[in-house]
Amino acid sequence: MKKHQITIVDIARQLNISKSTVSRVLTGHPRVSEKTREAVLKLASELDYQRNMLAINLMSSQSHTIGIIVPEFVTSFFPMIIMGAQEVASKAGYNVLISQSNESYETEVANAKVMLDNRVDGVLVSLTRETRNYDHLKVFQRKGIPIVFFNRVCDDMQVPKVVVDDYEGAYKAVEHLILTGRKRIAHLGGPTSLHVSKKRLEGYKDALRKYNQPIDQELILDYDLNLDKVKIYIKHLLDLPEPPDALFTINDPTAFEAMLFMKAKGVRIPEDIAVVGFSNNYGSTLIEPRLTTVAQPTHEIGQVAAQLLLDQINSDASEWKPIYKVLKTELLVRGSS
Amino acid sequence: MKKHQITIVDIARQLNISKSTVSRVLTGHPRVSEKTREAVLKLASELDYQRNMLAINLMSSQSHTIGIIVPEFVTSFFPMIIMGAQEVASKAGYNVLISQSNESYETEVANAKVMLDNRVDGVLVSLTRETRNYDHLKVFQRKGIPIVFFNRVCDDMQVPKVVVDDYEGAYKAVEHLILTGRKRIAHLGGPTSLHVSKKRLEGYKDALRKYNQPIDQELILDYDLNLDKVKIYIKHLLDLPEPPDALFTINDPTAFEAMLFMKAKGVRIPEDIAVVGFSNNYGSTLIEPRLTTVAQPTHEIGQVAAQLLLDQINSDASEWKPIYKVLKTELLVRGSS
DNA sequence: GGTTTTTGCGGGAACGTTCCCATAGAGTGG
DNA sequence: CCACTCTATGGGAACGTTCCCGCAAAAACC
Repeated sequence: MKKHQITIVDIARQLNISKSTVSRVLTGHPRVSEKTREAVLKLASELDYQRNMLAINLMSSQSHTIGIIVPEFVTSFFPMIIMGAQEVASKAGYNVLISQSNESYETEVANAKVMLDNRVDGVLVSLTRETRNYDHLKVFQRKGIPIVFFNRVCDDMQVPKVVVDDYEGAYKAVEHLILTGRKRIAHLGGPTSLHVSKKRLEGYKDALRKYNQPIDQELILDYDLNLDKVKIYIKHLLDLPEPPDALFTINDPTAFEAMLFMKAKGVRIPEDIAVVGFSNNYGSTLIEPRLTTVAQPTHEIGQVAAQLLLDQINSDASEWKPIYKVLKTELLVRGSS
Repeated sequence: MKKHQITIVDIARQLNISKSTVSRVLTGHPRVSEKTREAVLKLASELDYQRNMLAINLMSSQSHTIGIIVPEFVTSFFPMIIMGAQEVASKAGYNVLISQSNESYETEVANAKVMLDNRVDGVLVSLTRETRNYDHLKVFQRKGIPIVFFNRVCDDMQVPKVVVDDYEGAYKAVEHLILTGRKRIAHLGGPTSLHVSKKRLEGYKDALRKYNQPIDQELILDYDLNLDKVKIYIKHLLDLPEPPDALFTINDPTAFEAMLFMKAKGVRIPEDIAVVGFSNNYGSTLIEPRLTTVAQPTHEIGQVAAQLLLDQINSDASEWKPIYKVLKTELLVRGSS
């Protein structure tokens, strides 16, 4: 079923030398004569020798792989982060094992197990919207496998985390709406279990306070990020006796749904209602009007998270520090506000 | 740096039995007494034993991993395919090693090497737009590692391929434009090196022929899929003495760029010019007017490709057949036409 | 009750590397 | 020329499993 693959033993036998010597040549060990080095290299390339990472991994007790667990990767947000992480990881000789939890806690648990089975050298995690229990992730800590959270982080664990300044991003977004004359700014937020939801809500509230605008609980909704439900919430908001004149959503896809629904209803954007999203997803410049949004440095998030992980992998567990990296956001003002 | 992980030897020692017996219990071998089975299972769970796939992989000379090489994964197209493939693979106990070639031939070659090093059990490939030489992929064949192409396939290799009926999809798209009264239908196609580009161009031409419309070379352009260049081609088309009244593009992102540019120029869609894309990417319902497009069953492509790969992995090389799977497309008529 | 079959378990090779230790021969110094 | 160092190489354990083989004890058979 599988062809025999060339090994260093094959090379050693053909040259009548020991596999140790072949190994030395192939790993660049200095203590080997020029003559044998050349002979080995020549034969290796002739036979199309390919080192067997399965053996190297077992021998070194390292998989040379880092795992990434993300909630999804069809919207552009996580793929961009993954790209950044992959860049850093590849450069350091690590592979990346990507798995999607599909926003399901159970899948996340299963994915974590796969990562453990495969002895990943470290793992990058962004939680599902429904994860409340972290036992499956604490296992990594217990086993001495570095873990770094990004975007959707776990407050319960003392490990490095990479986030953007959600508070400030939300603050700037709402401030912008206030300064452009909006009086009733609604917020369609994410599940309160998520750290990002809380922070963005705080930023929203503080901006209102700062500018002496009332905080109207009626205008603050949170939902489970199931996009199908957006319509319901928007309809509710529009049907209020005093409907909002601005909407700040937890993320861009939510804003898209809201805009599509409102446009279908004949609500004019931004005249009747201004909309601001979060993350600058792919599509925010496609929709009309173009969506004002708080851009996240996705690529950088991935890079930084991967770097923090590699730093841990290459250092003693005793030196691990729960670094909390907060990256800047940027408000991109476009047509929707 | 790394904590000691529990092995079957640890368990064996503690229970005063041999590692063979522990192994038998853990792999579900029938020939083991109920008493010892329970004891082993109990201790294993107490010690939080996790099987070491690195060892299993080496032992079995299988990585239990399949590789996927895609040109990119920020637009939704490839992620959807990957999801489908991952589903099938996980169900069969395989991991998925994803790598992006970033449309770069050299990166594709490097990725292929990583896959070989890691002894993937099989590989799923969609070529870059610039791949002309296939030596790095023929290596897989030579080494007896199954390979399946999807979407952007390689005509040079006799291996299974999964594509959609690009010809028919294009035909239907253009037919639709003709039947809605368009007289001058332009085609902004992809690089002629790609199989899909050729097929879609054929479909375009045949539809015109079928309805006795002239094939005007002036209206047929091909480009390298670098989206920044779309403006240039569209400008060229609009500046023609007799500009087109319809545009059929190689894919949706191209259509998006074209629409944004034309809308900025004051060209009305679909009144002045109708637009039809290909693939039904994320965003096609966001842009206004909503884009008419030829939908591809992305999820299914991934599933089918992965299944074909698994079939090969689990059969003798002598039985491998270069199955050519052609999936159906569906024309989604929306506002842009 | 002796022979055969079945059951439960242990020993050890194997997977393909790396790495430590040993050793022969060449080179160096006084 | 002898003791020493250095260089190039070989031998073999180790990584954590699985799997084949063998063997003793228990079970089944006539």
